Order: sequence, then structure tokens, then C-alpha cells
Amino acid sequence: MEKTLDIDLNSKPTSNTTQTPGYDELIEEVKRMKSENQNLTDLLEILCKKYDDLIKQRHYSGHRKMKHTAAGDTDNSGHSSILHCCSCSDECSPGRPREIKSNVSRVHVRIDPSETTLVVRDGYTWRKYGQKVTRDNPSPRAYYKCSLAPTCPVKKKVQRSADDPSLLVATYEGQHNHNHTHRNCGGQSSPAAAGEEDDRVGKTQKVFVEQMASSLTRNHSFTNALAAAITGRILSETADNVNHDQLFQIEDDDNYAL
DNA sequence: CGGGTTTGACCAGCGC
DNA sequence: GCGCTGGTCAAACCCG
Repeated sequence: MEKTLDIDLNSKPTSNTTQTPGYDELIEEVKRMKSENQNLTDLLEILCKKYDDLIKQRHYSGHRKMKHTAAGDTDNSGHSSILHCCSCSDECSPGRPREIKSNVSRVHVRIDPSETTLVVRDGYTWRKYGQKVTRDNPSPRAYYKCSLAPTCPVKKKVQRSADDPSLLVATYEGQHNHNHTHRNCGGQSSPAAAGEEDDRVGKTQKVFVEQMASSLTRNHSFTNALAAAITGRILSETADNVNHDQLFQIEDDDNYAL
């Protein structure tokens, strides 16, 4: 099965997102690093620095404060990752108080149209607690709660797109109150065997991921570009072992303007 | 047997 | 108040 990405480095932000100053340079850098086959950690580190520089250059004056989370996860079965881009509906506009709403983000997952399951693999473990047919869509909507932590408030709704049956729309609400997915669970390696290696690599990558999280979630354009780059790398690393029939698209759920 | 799924019932919010 | 709709509950069921 051909593997494609809904997010394309060759595509630029559409009209609903203001072009980020330095965006082109950043995309070129992503392309260059991909072509040089740099490893993921290096890629993240370099990109984080460069993106921070961009932010400083822009005098990012907090006109769009966002609570955010970002989790780049490899899911249990080694499927491609989703950069969970919480697109924060509790943004604050100066002089325009807004009600605080839980973070909502939406992820599009391309699947085989013949596939009937409502499963979006995103690295977290979900417990389905309901299914409902909604009025505006003949396809049923499935309701999930995060089961990685008993007290985690995050919920997920998954439903086929009414327009495109090959597209699953997963809507995430809330923020995980625990560390992201257990990388080992469900994978091929045992927790004991992978634990030590995981710990070394995990600490390093965690720092970068956290840095990326703070930077990435401020900018929709860059989020798209980097998601494509990282996903592409992970896909290429796991292509020998895993069939990827899900294509991910991160969608900004808010209509915020830069 | 434990954890996840299914599915009908129930509840709350909203518009009329 | 009533009906519609989306969201949640929980018992029954399934599966490894």
C-alpha cells in the first residue's frame, strides 16, 4: 500500500493561516535534514533551536497565548505517530476575555473506505464507552476515554467524515494528566528488556519533545511542517515491519488568526 | 478472570 | 412542557 502524507512539505499553509515569517527557510531546513537522514533527536534539537530563533525574531508578544500540550508518540504497534496538536480553544485575545474551555484538537486519519472500525491509533490507550449515530452524519460516532490513567480527563470522539468516508475524524478534548503513552505496551519488546534503553533514550528525547511542545504548539504552520517531517521519518524507520494504512492529518481546530 | 466492547437506557441542554 | 439531540452510564457480552 502506498504511503502518503496528508501533510506535505511541498505544501504551504493555506489562506486561513498567516504565513509565518521565516517559514520557507524553516521548511528548507526540514527538507535538508530529511535528505541528510539525520536522526530524529538531532532533527528535533536543531529544529527547536531554529524555531525558537524565529519566535524571538518575530517579537512574539503573546498576542495569542495558548495552553498547549504536544505529544509525539509511537503507538503500541509501531504505527505512525501523531503529533497531538492541541489547538487550544482557550486562547486569549487582548481585551477580549473568553470563557475557558477545555482544549480541543482534531485529527484526520485516512483509512481504507472498506474499513468499518472507528479506531485511531495515537499512542494512547482508549476505552470505548459509547457509540451514537448523530443527525448530521450517517456514520456512528464512537466515544472514548483515556484508560492509561484512571483519572485522566481526556476524551476522544471518532467519526467518519460525512464528506469523505475514507477519512476518520478524531476529536480530542482535554489534556492528559499523566506522562504520555507507555512506549512498550503492546509492542514487540518486553517492558523489562526495553526499560533500560528506554530510560536513556527517553530522557534525552523527553527534553527535546518538551522543548518542541512549547514551541510547536504556538505555530500552526510549523506544526504541520514538522509533523510531516517526523512522521515521514518514523514511517521510513518502521516501513519494513508495519503496514501503514492510516494517514494522519493534524488539523487546527480553531479559527485563530495570527 | 480482567479488561475492553456493545448497546439500550438514561440524562441534560436547547429550541420551540 | 415537549421533543430532539448529543453525551454518558452500565449491564451483558466477548476475548485473550
